[in-house]
Amino acid sequence: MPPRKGRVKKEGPESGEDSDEYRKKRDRNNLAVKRSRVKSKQKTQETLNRVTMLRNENTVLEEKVKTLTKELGFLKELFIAHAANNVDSSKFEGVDLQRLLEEDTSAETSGDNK
Amino acid sequence: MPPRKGRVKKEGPESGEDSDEYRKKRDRNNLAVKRSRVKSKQKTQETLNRVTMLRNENTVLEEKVKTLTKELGFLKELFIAHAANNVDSSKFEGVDLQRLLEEDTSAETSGDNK
DNA sequence: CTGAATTGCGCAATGA
DNA sequence: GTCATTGCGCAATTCA
Repeated sequence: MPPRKGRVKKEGPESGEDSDEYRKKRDRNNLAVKRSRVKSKQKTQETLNRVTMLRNENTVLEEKVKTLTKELGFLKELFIAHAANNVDSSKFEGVDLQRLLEEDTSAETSGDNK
Repeated sequence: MPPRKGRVKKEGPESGEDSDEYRKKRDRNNLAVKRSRVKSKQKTQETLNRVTMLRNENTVLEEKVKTLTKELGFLKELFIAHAANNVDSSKFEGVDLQRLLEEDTSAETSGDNK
């Protein structure tokens, strides 16, 4: 029953002191509430800051990847060019390279390491 | 110093209405408040999700950088090794490389573009 | 000027 | 028993 009238008040001396400790209790709680709310807002703000930070880091990393990929591509081209001139020669580490060279100019998709 | 000691009662013939339109106005406002709070919470939740997403993207990117850097280092070593065997030969693009090769095995620190 | 949206605040129920 | 958290309504203020 979502939309209904708020009905939660009233009544007299139920489980409470008349107004001696009651007031004190209320005041204490009000303070607690205030504290709690301040804390809550701080947390929210921090989260927002976190988002900003992360977005920045992210941008930096993306640029890094871009640069590295570019360089890698460049070197690979050189390798290939060289290989074309010395197809027969095995002066290099060998054929395995050919594999690697064609593999990934844009970085692996999988994240397997080791 | 805005609030002294939360004290904002008040009374009197201010904005007229006794309790006819008053109640209606209150109810409307209460609904508005509810709406507003729901929206607020959604926004908060979204922000939290955003943090999670960004952290993931970030991790992926970091791994990518790591992998690429590693590969790049590998290729560069090969280059150097090869160069050692053919110091005199200029079959490659040339000396400019030497520069690049020593430059960055960990990606540029600066983020200047164009 | 009008009505909705937001915000600070206190109350009471409930959670630790 | 105490403090913390949360839903809720009131009233003031800000937005549209």
